[in-house]
Amino acid sequence: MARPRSFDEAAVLRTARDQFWETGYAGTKVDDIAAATGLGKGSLYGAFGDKHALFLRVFDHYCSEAADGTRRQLEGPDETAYRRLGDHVHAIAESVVADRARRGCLIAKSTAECAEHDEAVASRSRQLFHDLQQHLTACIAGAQRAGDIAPGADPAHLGGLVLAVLRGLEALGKGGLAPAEIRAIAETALAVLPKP
Amino acid sequence: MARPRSFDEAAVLRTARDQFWETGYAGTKVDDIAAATGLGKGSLYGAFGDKHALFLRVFDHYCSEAADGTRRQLEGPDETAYRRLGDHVHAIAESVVADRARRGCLIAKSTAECAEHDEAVASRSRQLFHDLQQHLTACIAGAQRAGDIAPGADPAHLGGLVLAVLRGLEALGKGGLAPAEIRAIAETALAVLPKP
DNA sequence: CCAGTTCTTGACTATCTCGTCCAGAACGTA
DNA sequence: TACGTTCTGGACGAGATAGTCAAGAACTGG
Repeated sequence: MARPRSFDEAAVLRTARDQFWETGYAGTKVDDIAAATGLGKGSLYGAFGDKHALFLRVFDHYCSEAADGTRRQLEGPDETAYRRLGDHVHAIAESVVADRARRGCLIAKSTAECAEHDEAVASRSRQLFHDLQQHLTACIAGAQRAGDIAPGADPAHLGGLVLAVLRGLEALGKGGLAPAEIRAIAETALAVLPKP
Repeated sequence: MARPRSFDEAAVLRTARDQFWETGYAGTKVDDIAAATGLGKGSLYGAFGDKHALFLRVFDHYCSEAADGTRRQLEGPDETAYRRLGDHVHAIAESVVADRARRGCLIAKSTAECAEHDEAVASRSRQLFHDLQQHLTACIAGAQRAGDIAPGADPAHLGGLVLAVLRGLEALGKGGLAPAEIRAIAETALAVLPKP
């Protein structure tokens, strides 16, 4: 038998995620991650490969969590679909407002920095946005069946619109828009969805 | 008298802008900018100060241009305000679609990377977003006076919503959403604005 | 308790990167 | 033309940075 690992892989990935989140991909040094996790660089390289592989591992996991969380918030019976949609939009707005350190969203930061040159990042974020739109669309379709949103509108288009608004809130929050404005935009977005 | 400059300051700033745009702040090396502009580092440092000062100069100018361009597209008589708003939204959508290299927007990239730690970047982007919302709000108010948008709605809220959608389109374009979806979202956003 | 395997630590290398500095060049003026 | 001033080009130094490596540690099956 071999010597067992002395660290918790998930915890190390969380710490690495926080580092990349705070300083971006190019701005993060492997030594910083080593110091933050307490691991030697040998262990880090042995367990995760190089900096890029580690980043991809972190990014992929974060995307999966984001998609799962959204799915859980949005899925359910048609009767409460409209309420779930509203809750979700409000939750995003509140998380943007609550982020006083303006850390923003790792996905937004990573795609902005890396998607152009890193196909792995680009395709993962493409997949994520597709999943998010699917979940929103399904929820909106449920709200339409329940009679809370006009049945004539294309739910996929409305889902795309809501997704754009949510990503926009994130961007504006990073840019420092006041909490009241963030909340007002979320309210307005919900208010303009066509009613039956 | 002293030796005159042998370079065009505006051209150098454009080249530096393209470098920061392509590789981000942390990812851009001063030597890259020197090579791209053909200047020696001595000239670069002498004319613009250090890397950070140069970046701020570039970023500030880009923000000013963005605000001016938006203002020019949106200002005008009430009678054509609604059309100008639609044209502007379509123009942004088309620019996102046309950006096949997925270079995205320098503002989005810079705020995502730097706003958290760099107060100068944060306050400049805050100012820009404020200006953009003002221009959108003024245009929407004009469309309301002309009877093209429901007069009851708060134009500032609608302006904020449109701004969020536009920023969201930019983010989703970076993430690789298909052109048809980008265009559909822009159409949907215009369609849900309340009519009289 | 020994052997074989994998893990850990941190020193080490090779390269990069920011910013400085200086010798010479290009001006206008006296 | 000689001079003072500013600009140019690139060599240089100090420190950072990604990734490697070797010596020893921890573990278990036999």
